Amino acid sequence: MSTESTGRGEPDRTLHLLWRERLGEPVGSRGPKQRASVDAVVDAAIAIADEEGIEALSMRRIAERLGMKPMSVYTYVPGKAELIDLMVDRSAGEQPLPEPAGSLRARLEQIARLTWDEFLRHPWLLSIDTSRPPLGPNVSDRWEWSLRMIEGLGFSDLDMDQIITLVTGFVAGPARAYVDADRLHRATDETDEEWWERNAPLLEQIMEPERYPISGRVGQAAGEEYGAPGDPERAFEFGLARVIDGIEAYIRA
Amino acid sequence: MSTESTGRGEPDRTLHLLWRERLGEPVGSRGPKQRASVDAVVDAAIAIADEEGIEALSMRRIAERLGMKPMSVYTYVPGKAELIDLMVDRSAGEQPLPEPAGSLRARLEQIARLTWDEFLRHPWLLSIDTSRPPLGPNVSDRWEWSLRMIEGLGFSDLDMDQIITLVTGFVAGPARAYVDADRLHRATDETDEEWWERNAPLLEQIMEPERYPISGRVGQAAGEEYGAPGDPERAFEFGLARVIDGIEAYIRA
DNA sequence: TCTTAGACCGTACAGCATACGGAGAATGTA
DNA sequence: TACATTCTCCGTATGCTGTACGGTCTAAGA
Repeated sequence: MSTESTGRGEPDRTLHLLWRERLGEPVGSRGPKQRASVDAVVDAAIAIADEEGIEALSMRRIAERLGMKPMSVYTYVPGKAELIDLMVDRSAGEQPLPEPAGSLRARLEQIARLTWDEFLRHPWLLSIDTSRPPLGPNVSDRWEWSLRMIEGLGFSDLDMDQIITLVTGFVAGPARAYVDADRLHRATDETDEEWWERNAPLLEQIMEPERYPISGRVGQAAGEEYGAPGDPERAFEFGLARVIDGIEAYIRA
Repeated sequence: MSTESTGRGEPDRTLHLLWRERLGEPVGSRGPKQRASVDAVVDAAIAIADEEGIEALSMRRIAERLGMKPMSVYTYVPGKAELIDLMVDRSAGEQPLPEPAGSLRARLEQIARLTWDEFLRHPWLLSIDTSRPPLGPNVSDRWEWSLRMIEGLGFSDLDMDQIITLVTGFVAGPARAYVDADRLHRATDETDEEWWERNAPLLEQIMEPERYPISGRVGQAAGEEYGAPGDPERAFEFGLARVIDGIEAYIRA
């Protein structure tokens, strides 16, 4: 039960795998025909992670899905760490990257919403340490696109880097809350409201109200408004607006 | 290799464990004396995670550290999921919670820096799904404290909730980058600069410069400034300033 | 003295990633 | 055509993981 993380394989090997399409396959294979492909393995892995969560992703499950035995998967991929790099890069390439909208605000929103959509599409991305994202073609294209979105608006090169990092990094917070709430009442056939009602009595008994006056008041306000402790979609919109306001203020200064 | 997550144990059992001190121990035990304690188990677990990373944390290693056999750990803790809840709550209780500073800006900075320090102290917190944080005493105290920091400054109850979520959530991004860079050149006896120099040739060969003009330019600027692709501490300061600017703009509107 | 709750733990099971080496297939070469 | 080479597929095995189950022994209460 440790944490998945990217960037743990041999850098050479991983880079060649990531860029395999643009580099051209090494052709001229001598042995028997391959029954699957790197892409098929990555597809199967993503399908499993999407459907059953990252904790259900194992080399055995992938093999099963491809109709092979576990060890055959290693013909296509050096190991699980590298496979996860491939999954991340693949995910980054699924969405079309639109042309920049007019205003800075609209452009930053494009970036944030693209990231938001990606997280909702592949919730397991939130459970992966992508601190050092794989330098694959799709991740790279996406990064270049993000920078181009705010190119020529008066930011220094260093600022551009930090702004994109800030905007995309912010998204993970509310996305995680969203995905988590979703998973919870999918798994338990219970809404947030019901969960809260079920657990509130015990909590009220344990947490003395006089020690938590503001939490109590704020929690009640949130509960009345959303029927839950928080509304991640709203938190996303609120946070995004604040972050962009802050960036606009910066550009004026 | 799945992901650690909080909130997966029986809620009742977990809540009682979390609040064990304020609830008072159930005393009157009949059998032999305990040789360890819940706190000792949590301490050992945190020590292992701090020193060797979350992936090295196993029930067997904890037992070893406490001089007991693996299964004895289960006398103190129902399972690993609950243990992680206890670790998270313990971590949230280590730092003194200072009185609010004068300005809104200074107060939000207090919150952000406290969170930042906590992540640097316990990097494994960044590798845990804390979407649904354990409702333990320390996490609760901390939440109440955060809300109190911005109480009476003109925000609605709902805004207060979202602002704290935004500020604390933002910190995880740069903290993850910081911790990751730290771990990397601790593990490899290699600075970011050296890593970059070693991998640059291969990357330059694979990534056609004409496809990534802005990334190339920005990367080079960052490299010249920091000798590395990014400076997480600076990203923290920059992002924090922008986020607070955004919140200040909001309060004026 | 006897009962009983509880601590400690031996054993076992199912699952994991993956190292190693072997069988057989398809190709290039002589 | 015969052989060497290379590569796919996979059987087996190792050493991890969390934890279920049930047994043994301790110490306190009746």
